[in-house]
Amino acid sequence: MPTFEDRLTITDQLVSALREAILRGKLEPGKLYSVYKLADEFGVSRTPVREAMLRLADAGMVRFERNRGFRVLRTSVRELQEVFQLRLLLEVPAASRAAIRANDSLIEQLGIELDAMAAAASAHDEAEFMARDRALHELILAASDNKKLVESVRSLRFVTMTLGASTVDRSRSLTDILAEHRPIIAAIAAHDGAAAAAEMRFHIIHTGTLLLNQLVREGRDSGHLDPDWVAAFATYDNHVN
Amino acid sequence: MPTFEDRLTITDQLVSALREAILRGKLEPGKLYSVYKLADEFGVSRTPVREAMLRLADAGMVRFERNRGFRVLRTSVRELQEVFQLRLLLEVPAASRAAIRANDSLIEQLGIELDAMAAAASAHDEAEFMARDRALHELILAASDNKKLVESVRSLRFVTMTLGASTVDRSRSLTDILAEHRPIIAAIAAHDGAAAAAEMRFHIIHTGTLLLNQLVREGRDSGHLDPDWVAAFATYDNHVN
DNA sequence: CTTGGCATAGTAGCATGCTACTTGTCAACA
DNA sequence: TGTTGACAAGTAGCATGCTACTATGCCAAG
Repeated sequence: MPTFEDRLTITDQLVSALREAILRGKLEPGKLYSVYKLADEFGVSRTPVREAMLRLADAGMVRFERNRGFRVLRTSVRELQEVFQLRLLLEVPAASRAAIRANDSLIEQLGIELDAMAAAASAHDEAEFMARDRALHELILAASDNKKLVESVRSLRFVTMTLGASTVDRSRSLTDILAEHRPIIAAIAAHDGAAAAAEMRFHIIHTGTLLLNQLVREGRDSGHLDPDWVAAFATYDNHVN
Repeated sequence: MPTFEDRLTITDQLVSALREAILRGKLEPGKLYSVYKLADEFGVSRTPVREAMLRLADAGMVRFERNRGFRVLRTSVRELQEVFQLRLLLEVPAASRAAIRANDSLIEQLGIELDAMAAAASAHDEAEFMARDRALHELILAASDNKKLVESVRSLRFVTMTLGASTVDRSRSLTDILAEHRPIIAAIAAHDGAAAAAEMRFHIIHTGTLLLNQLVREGRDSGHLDPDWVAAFATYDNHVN
């Protein structure tokens, strides 16, 4: 019997906990924190806290400053723009491929996730809704049978999640977002690759536009925003629609 | 005067050194190593070695095994296939965009890199050649003005580099590879996005096919190879050509 | 010759010690 | 008042100590 090779280390648990803390705003962007204090707070030694923060630093969520502490990084307009450009490049083809490869099992699972999203929307459970949203997108990505693709988008999403759930409420209702997902699922179920790509494209562009506009309104360095960010790779992937 | 915030930590230096050691085959895939011994070898303490290896573990190059050591991971056929699929999704549109955005400065730099590649090919300096190859691809990617795009492909490339320079020699000559790059650069210089995309697509597919076939010939788990890997997202991006 | 148990060596993971460095305070001084 | 400079507090980075665990080799029992 193979002993539990997969039992989580303290470091692993802290990665999740600290990332969650950042996403929930418990650790404020721009502020200096120290490994010492966090270790105290979590009741563990400094080592696992430091190792966890190093991984988050690798992911770009945080930056160590020698002999001063570490700073939670604020998501810039520029960065968000880059994330959505990459998501377009990855998720649109993935939607197309999901439509082509879709079997009954996938279609059923997509339906279940969609129902769960609807339920969460009705209950105004924003956290649950966003979790289901993520799950739905990952299901579509996973259909491509490319683990690195799934992992890439997952890490990209952490960046936008830093902006917080607050964003959603103000720009559009959960029901609106839900409605935007339906045609994607429908196209996949109909094995219509082109339609699935087009709908996914519309969805990501719409979401990105709303988030970017909000960040600019909030006065974040709008100087770096390319108003035409979405057209960046358009001459390439416009051919799809 | 701002004090050197950017002076490299021992950990940073070790990340480069250890990655290089893996790429050069100094650390053999599948074999168990220990932080203790490596720390001794490098004349530093265990901590920076461990932190560096954790970063490489994050990148998927090694895996820690509790109380046993860490293992350098062998690149699987499956993994390589995933890498080339992602590179197609990212680098083909990037080539197109580079062609559209290309200014005289970029075109000149591309020419310089191409000349450097030619010189390295003539001198049969394989290491230099591959370094220039990387630089050329990154130049094209950087033209998109998306740092995360550059970083994504860079990390994907580390995976294929594990296979070693040995691969190149057997499958095709440096001159052949060089020849494949010329039309890409030409298309970019001509501001022909569609052609640049098509040439980049051909180049990546060709390289990927050769590498995958070689791995299969070497007897690595060919069971997981989808002979049609390149067609995976074809229904999507075929529209480009 | 095979099997089983036990000692031994070696390891990751975690805790803690140490050092050079940065920053803020506050008193001495111009 | 404004400036300087010694001093104290706090930190990341690195070194080292400690523990529970795994693999392995050896030897005795069968």
